[in-house]
Amino acid sequence: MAAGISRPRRTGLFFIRGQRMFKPVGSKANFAQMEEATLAFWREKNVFKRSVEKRRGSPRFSFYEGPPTANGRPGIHHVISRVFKDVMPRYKSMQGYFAPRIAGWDTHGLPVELEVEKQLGFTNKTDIERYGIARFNAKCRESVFKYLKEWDALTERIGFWVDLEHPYITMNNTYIESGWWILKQLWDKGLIYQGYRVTPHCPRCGTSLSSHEVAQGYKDDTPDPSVYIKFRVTGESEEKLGNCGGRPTFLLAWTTTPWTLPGNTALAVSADADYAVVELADENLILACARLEKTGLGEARVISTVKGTDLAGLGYNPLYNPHEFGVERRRFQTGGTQSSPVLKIEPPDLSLTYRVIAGSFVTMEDGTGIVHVAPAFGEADFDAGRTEGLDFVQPVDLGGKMTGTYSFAGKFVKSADKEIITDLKTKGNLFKAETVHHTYPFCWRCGTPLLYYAKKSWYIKTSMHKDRLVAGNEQINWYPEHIKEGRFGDWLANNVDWAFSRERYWGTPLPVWQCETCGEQECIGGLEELRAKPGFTGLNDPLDLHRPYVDEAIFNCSKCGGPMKRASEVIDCWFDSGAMPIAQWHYPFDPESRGIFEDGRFPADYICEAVDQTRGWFYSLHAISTLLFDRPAYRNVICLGHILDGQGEKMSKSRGNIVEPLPVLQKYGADALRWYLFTAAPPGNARRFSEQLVSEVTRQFMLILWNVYSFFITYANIDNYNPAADRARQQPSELDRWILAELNQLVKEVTADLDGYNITDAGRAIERFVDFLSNWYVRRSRRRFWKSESDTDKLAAYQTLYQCLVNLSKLLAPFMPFLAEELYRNLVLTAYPDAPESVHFCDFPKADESLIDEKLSADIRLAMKVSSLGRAARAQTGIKVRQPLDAAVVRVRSEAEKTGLRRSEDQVLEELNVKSLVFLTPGTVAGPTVSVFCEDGELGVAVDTHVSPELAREGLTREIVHRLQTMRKTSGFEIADYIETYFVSDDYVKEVFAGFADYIKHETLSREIYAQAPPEGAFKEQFKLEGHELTLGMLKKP
RNA sequence: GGGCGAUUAGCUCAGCUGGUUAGAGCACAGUCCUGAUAAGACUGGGGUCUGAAGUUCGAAUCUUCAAUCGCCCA
Repeated sequence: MAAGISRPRRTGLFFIRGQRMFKPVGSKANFAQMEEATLAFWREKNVFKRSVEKRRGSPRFSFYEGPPTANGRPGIHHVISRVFKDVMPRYKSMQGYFAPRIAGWDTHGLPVELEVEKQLGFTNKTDIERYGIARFNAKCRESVFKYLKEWDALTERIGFWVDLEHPYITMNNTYIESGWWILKQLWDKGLIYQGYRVTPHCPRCGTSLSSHEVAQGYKDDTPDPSVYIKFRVTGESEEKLGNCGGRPTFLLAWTTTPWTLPGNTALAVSADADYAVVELADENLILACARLEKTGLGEARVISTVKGTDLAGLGYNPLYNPHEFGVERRRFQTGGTQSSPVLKIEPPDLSLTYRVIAGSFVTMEDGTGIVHVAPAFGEADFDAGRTEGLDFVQPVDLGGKMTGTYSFAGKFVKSADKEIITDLKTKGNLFKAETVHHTYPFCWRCGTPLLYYAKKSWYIKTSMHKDRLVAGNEQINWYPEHIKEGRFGDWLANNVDWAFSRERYWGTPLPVWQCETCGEQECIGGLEELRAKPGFTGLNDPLDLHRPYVDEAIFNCSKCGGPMKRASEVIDCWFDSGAMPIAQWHYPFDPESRGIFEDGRFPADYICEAVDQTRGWFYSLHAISTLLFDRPAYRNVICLGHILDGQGEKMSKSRGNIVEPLPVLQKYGADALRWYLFTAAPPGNARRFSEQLVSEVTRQFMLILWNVYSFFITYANIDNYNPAADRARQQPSELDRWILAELNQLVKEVTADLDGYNITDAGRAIERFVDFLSNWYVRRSRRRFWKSESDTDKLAAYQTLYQCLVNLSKLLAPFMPFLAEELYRNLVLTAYPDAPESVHFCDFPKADESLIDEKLSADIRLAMKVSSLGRAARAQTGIKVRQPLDAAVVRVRSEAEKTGLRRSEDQVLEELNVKSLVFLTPGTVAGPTVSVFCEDGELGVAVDTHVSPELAREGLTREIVHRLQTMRKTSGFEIADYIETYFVSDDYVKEVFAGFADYIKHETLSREIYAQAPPEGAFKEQFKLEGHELTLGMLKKP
């Protein structure tokens, strides 16, 4: 490399000839850095708010934000839902809709409480009560916004436009009051009741767990006792059975929870199954025939076989008569409903017997075919208790300790197991005790084994309106579609009442007051209503509707004048979030809120969350809305799959495989991450997060687009192209018409996809277009921009490419809001200062269908295909593409194809560097020097390999130009710099230089070509081309 | 244990109203092109379309069963 030539820095890129139109743009881009500048612009100019306000007065597009809890760090899975949320309102806003979107924060619930408990080192509810509910809740209040700053920062950084300054917050008094109003409505409709129900209960946290909490805590391979218990059949019943041979007869049942045995009040058999009475040494056992083998009684002598129906009604003696051990016995009363069973205390009876019932829940899968029924502990047991009018015995308290006077009283249930087994062995009721490993639920936070426990809880009678819930779902558009009839539909079809109370502290307080004297209950639907109650006291300033302050609110009973005190429970936080369609407006208290049905605020046009919300927010929204207004709360849902780590494993803190969003954003930028999330996988599927694919977005999509853009800017500035001045529409070339056809086809497609909430396909369509634009349109148009004369064809090319880029920026705006803004502002705002200041203020492009030309698209696609085959043919000959050849021989499949190819013949000729296309029709023979055909089905292309001396000289010329261009580039000359060229070589090369001087000058911007050694200071290189030694040199010559 | 979904090249995904020889991108190797390009072109290696059975003239595609993974629920 020659010394002495100063090498300009790459940043001072462009030759400036007169006034340039556009901000110069390099071919390299740091997107992450550019995005920061765009963010600053948005902030400074208040772009989000203005983009919304601009459309005020238009029909509303209503989006609901499912509120996250800010007491945990935001992760990559939050990014995916937030960007999918973002696209639709941006799109609709550009289509002219008024689309305000409001942030929300979920602030209540067990997760918050447990975080604080952990912080304070608490292990149970007593600790909290001792510490004081007021102080505890104050800590909760502090904790819920622990990571608010991170959430806000991430939200802004990823370009999720949502109003973070005026979010709805579920712990606000106004929000709580709306929740109360909802409950009062349901109360008045008779949809709220307090009932017994078997619920998963954490004895440490002292509360029921919601189903989704339980789901998080299942542990496989948990060891538990597996015990076979003998229940003595009463003498009377033995007679009924007959054929007992005078031996005592026992029913054999199986359980993995011995601690529930004191609560046994029935045994269940399967009506249709066969049961065997088998004879052992000094007793008889009854069990299902199908279970003999597995129970180890396969060899035992079967005395007789009976049907399950024959066993039903037999009496047996209790293992533990509750009255002997100081435990109450209740009984299910007839007349109780499924939703509110009635349990009445029974008088002590020391000669109590229980009976065998038939139950459909009895299977032959495990155990003995005889099921131990304890209505206090299992759902099926409880239902059986209700339908059969069984006794109900509860020998365990809410802390999980055995009550009564049993020898194992006071023990935690799991520790009591062993003693119960020993006790039963002593009493002669144990047949066999082993250990099994199975799946068992534990509290997801504290790890305590959960107990299924029948207890009083507050319910919303959702099952009463099951048909309405199902009918409402019919009106909802689900994406992916299968959720509608599948997961969500099934869930609705099997709807059970919503257990919505929690025996906890930090939550919306249940607005039910109960008279201490007469038990009268009243639901309060608002603050004014409460304060207006006779004898009301409590609720000081500043107002806080949380516990313990709300618990101090007391008034007089309307029935007996006694003191009405609030029931102690708080409400499931899923109820809070499900109430947001109205609670965020403080409906109906705030007068402004009352128009939500008329002005489009309700229902939502669009919501988007991950699939775990089918029983969470999707459900709570739907349930509340259906019960209140008999209509769905949302019209369209995108239900996202979960995001997994690179190995397909669930991300979790304990595994340490969490992907932190910020480093990814800093490295690649938000647009790349967004685009990856939109296009890499269908949104409904679980997906593996791949940083590599994010970087691929940069390289394969963004940089290609960027370079088309930078190409345009470079030449537009050189030519001083001004789109605003060049108003006159030029005659577009075939190539122009083609890309415009593709552009309009794209607009049509993207619009249709987005209208159908299909973000992924819309994005993929844009990708295809950018590939066409770069790798065919620009590639084939380069020469049109490069030529020095400014003719109309050049102008048409500028107009076309400009139009493509401007429309692309608008199409991209909802997906890649940053890059779109960057493109738009330089392309449009510099030329049209009066244009909207941001791409996000623009209207979304509308397809001009008259420009769509499917025939043309097909023809170009054929030209691409033929070029591709031709390149393959050339490659096989080993003659480099730079060497021109006489002909490409094309074997077409039809006359129509031939005509189509003729249209874009010039493109193919240039692409293959051949002088002519020869079409092979039946009968014609390819010339003697034609290469083999490269084929795609019937379509085939070959090239004439004969290189005449003429062609060889031309080839050498092309080679020289190429070398000169490369030298210009490596020596750091600007694109439009003029040079003087020097060369030293033999006569043949001299002849070539002379013959093609004009061409070489034109291509390399050489003012003169000197057949002499380059002077001192010139940039020079030596080559050997086709066997000819050649020294080239150049000097800048302005 | 039940429900929903997924399973196609080493990786990420198309294709799935049944129809020639299953595609793309990335990654890998070689060659080529290029004064927009970190890009592109061509060639190549790489697939029992998770498995089995069935329906059919014909199955990646439809049916059944099974396996694995994820989610939801017990």
